[in-house]
Amino acid sequence: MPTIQDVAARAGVSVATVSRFLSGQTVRSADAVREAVDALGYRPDVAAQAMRTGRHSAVGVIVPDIGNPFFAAIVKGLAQGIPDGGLHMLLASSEESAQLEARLLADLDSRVDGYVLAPVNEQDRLPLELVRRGVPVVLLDREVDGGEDCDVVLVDNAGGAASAARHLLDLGHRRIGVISGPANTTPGRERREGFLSVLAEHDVVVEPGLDLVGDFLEESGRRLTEQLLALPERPTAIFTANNQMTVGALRALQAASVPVPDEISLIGFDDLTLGGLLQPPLTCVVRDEVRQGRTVMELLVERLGHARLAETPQVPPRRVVLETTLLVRGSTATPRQEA
Amino acid sequence: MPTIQDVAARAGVSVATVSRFLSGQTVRSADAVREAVDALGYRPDVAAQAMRTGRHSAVGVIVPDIGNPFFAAIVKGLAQGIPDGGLHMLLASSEESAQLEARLLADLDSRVDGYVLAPVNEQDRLPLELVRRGVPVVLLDREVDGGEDCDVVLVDNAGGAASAARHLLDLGHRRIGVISGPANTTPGRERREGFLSVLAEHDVVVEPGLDLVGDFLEESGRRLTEQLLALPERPTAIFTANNQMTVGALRALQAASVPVPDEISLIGFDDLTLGGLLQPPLTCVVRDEVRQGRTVMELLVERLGHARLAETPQVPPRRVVLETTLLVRGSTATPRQEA
DNA sequence: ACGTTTTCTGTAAACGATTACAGCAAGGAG
DNA sequence: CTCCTTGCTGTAATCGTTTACAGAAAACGT
Repeated sequence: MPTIQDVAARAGVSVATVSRFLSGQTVRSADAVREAVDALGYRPDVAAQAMRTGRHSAVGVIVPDIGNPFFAAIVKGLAQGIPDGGLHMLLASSEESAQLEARLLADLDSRVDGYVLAPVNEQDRLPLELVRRGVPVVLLDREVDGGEDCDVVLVDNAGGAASAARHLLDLGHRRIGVISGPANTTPGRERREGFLSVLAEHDVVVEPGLDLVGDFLEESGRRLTEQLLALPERPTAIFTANNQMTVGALRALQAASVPVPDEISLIGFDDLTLGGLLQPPLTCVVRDEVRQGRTVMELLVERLGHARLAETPQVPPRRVVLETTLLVRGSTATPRQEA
Repeated sequence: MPTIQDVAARAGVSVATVSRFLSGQTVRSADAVREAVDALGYRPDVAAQAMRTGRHSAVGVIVPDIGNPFFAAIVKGLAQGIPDGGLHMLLASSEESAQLEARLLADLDSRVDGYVLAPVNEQDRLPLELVRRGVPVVLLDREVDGGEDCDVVLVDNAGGAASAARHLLDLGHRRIGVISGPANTTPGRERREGFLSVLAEHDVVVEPGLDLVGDFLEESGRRLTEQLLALPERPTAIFTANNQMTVGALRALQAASVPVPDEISLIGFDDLTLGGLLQPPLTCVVRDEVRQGRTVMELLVERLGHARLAETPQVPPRRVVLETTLLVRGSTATPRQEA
């Protein structure tokens, strides 16, 4: 690996000149330096640069589960949002563990210029600590308590859930099961509230047995759906608040041989990889995950640019809420007429 | 951020002692140093370490498409394979472009200790250049020409495809469409060959119009399936060589209202995220993607350990082939009796 | 008590870049 | 022709570690 010394020697100038040339300053011997750089195939040593300047041209990305196709799509978007060259992504998976998240953050601390975080829960204080230290952070899909100072890119959880509720009401459903996520996560809370508030507006009561809280994982979707099916009076429709719980619900319904949508309608928040190929195709509230990831990275890159100029505090925190769309396919229908 | 200097000052020793303590050597003033480290919350600066030692405690991961759930599962496995702490993953997506791949490799060059690569094609020379320079590399799911010197973790492509072929033959199919991947990729080539060789053994001929080569993307699966459906004499079964082309095939079959498996049986290599929830559930050749990822990372970590001791050449290259399993679900059946 | 070996310590030199500083050349104004 | 300004340049300090080297302290045998 040639160093800047080698380039300087070959070009017959000092290292300072080479460095300046590379950072875009005008230099008398530009041609000679360019030639030397090309001939030697010189590339600056990132570690040395980082040590001297404190900037690493890398960002840390911590998602709760990289194996989840939803986050895979998000990460794809993040990658797209990275400008031309030189900026890199350090990816880690917190496996929904606050402890692991804390360790990962500590490990990444001296290697990145900023973070993309999907915090484990809203009580998570770590993101705010970072922000207070002046580290650029953009939250992904989840907010944290008191996190007004922090950039965040959400989707319209309440609005999307509300549109799902309206859709079911329009079809004539009045007895609806709700499987939401943890109340201390943004999507868990907002989707439940958005859904229930629309029902309340239309004087539809959701009794406790129909208002269930899961953990966003497939297994809980399955279990809670079974619970709904075991009720003396089953709901005519079910709303599941995320993709994995929707899968669980599908499994439970299939296992119990409940015809969808004839017997029970199902509507989910977020699409499944093959949602349109299912029989029936899944009706759901969708969003553009790749775009969401791209937006997150764009915000972060912008903030990194400012941090470079030491004007972090000046940039006001931004809260981007992306739209959702109700995608009506085949898993919802008018409720069966009971005797 | 406290430096090693601060720790040394507080503990009343020299920086050398602190450094030695941290690297596990016995030190007279261990207690004092430990106290200072804890009290100050000292963490070594990775950039400085990297610059001094040349080791970055990071590996580069380049996959063709991180948005593909298959690679997401692989990456999950990679993350699991990382030992306790300090080693990180720089993730990048080559988008199946050799050019981008080259650029990414160049960018990552001075930041990582080793690579996990899923090369764009088998003619790709970059991985071997790295190996020749003594850089630890483990190939993922795809080999490269002349890459005998390189660790690689594959699945039994030929064997898996062969089991699919036998399954179709057992059911009585004789007119079978094959949609394989690019001949210059390992999975593309091996799966086609494995499949066809079994047919050949049983004297089943696959005429040119039934032996199609796609590009592993959904769209090509769709288009080639349409092509098969347009034949004067349609096949009674179709084999698709990867997950995305299977999705394309499903779409085409559904669009043409071809009942599966009654009219045409479908079998794919690799499962789909919801393969079991489809109607009919998909019959396919499956593997454990997470395990494959984990294995890759374990090989790499091992090689990194040896590189540290400057004995890279001594470690012979390893070629791990993971098993596949034929998962018979509902998308294959005996061919319809023709008049 | 003394020499010898062993173990630990501190000093200082790297690693490869950026940049403050001071110096020098070129160009313009008088 | 001199002086001042402008624009580049090179020297050297610096970032935070690790580690070769040499020297001091401890441990040991006699």
